[in-house]
Amino acid sequence: MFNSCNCTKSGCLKLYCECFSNGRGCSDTCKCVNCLNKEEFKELKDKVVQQTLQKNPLAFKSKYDEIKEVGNEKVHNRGCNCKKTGCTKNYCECFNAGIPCTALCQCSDCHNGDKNHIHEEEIIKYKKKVSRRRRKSWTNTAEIIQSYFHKE
DNA sequence: GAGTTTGAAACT
DNA sequence: CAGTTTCAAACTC
Repeated sequence: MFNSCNCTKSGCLKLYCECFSNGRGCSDTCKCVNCLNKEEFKELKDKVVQQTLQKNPLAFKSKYDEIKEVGNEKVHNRGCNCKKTGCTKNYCECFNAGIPCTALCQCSDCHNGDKNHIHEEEIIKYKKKVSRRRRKSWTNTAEIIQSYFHKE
């Protein structure tokens, strides 16, 4: 069961695109516009994938990996930041995945309960492993795409 | 289906 | 780092 996307502005080369985010190319079930997430643009895609990985080495790994260190619990490995929904709607990645929020989350008024189910110290320890790398001077994705089409 | 809301991802 | 913008999905009507 593959989900498809409806991207219009990202060229399907940003993590906004579910296909790209899942490490897949877009298919004919997608309704995306100006899609660059296809085999014919593989060269470009590889560059963007590499840049995306530089920013976040876990970008294409499951966000819902089991964390062995905290007892085989499924955990959203980055946590959500919901402010308005109390983590009770599918806008919340944790709720959407059927996973309780944890201490990794920065959500307010969370109703996606059980933050204490997993020991907070254990989660915090894990957080260091999943936190983003320090930003250096990344080339913007837009610039990578641009230079691909203006290569000289 | 069109318009709104939401928060991840991108960016500054 | 915090704040802001962009984006496509979730949602509402």
